Amino acid sequence: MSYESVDKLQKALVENVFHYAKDSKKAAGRALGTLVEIITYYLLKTWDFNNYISIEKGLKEYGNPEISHNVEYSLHPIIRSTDLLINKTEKSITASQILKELNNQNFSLSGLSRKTNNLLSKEGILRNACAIAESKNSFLLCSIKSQKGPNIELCVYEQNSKPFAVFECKRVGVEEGISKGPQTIEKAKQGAYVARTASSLQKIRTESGEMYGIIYKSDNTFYIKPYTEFMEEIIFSNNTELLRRFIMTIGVVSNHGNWFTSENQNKEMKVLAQSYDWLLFLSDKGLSEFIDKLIMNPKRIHLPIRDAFISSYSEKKVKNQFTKVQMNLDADRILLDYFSINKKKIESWFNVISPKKKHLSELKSELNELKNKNWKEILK
DNA sequence: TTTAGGACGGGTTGGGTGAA
DNA sequence: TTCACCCAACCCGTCCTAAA
Repeated sequence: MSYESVDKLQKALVENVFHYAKDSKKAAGRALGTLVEIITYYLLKTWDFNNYISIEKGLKEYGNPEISHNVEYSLHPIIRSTDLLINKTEKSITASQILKELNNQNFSLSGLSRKTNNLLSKEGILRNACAIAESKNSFLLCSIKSQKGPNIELCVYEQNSKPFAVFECKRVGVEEGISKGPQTIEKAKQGAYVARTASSLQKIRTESGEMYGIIYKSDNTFYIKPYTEFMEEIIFSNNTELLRRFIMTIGVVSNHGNWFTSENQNKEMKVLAQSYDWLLFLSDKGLSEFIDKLIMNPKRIHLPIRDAFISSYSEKKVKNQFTKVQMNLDADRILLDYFSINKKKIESWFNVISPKKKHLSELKSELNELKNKNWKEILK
């Protein structure tokens, strides 16, 4: 079974899952937003960016550090990393346990202040991008690498707090009985503002409407060049002056008919398309397929995903275990398998709105290019 | 009449603090 | 160490009003 639009799908969720909520449509809408975030996150994991991701960290504006904005996902250079083996018990895996074990292994923790997050709760809920400590210029995070019999293999990695890319996921739904959607673009403006204040590569328009990029060097001289070409030049260069404070911004939006048709982009979409470096569009087909195959009508092997979703969105839920941060451990493993087996198909769920004529595979290779820069040298 | 904008309810996570 | 609690920031959907 498939749904011809996300709007229909939302109605189905209202009837089947969110009937208990005071405002069931609203609750279903929020959940759809969460799913867009989860799909984006697990695509990034499947692209091998797991250890580069932080979630909801404050990003300072370029040249204006007194204002910062929490961004959904940011990708950071890794300063150092190590693997750890710990005993699997019934209890939770806490930050302090991991830090103690690191200390035993002479992993220097100087300058780092501890956090109190649990990597794994005793209920079996995993914390994605789990921060266990932080310093002035870095985050120390931990993830589960594998489970080997009685032991769990962890990976601990320190990220430089200056990211090289940021992701934001957004969604706007259609109001009942109205064909054009919400009468506000505040959300788009908020996203656009953050996208345009994060990076050293700033956007300016010419009189004739072309988009140019300007970037200042540390001696306050600058370059101005046509935007998209300039961005590519920066990404594929080894010029410290260009890369130092450059942050690629990526927006991910999902369709609700009102936002977008191929000929007629809505104002919100136009604002976002010219503000993010990349604007991706998660299609109705993609979102529907994810919900149909993994939540509404899952095969037996995918059942833990449905279970985690349903238990997170019911009247008597104890704790959410289906968000970008909190994820049921079994659901996490099955999602990773599903994404890795169906990688090609899932990538086809995303359309590239901007830059025009570019393909998702180029985003992936640009992110890889940035990931593999010699950041130690660039950021010193 | 249509569209833009303001306000707000009900959610989420992050992060800090202090008591148990 | 753990937990409850609070605030900040952000998100989604809805309703109302003012401007075009």
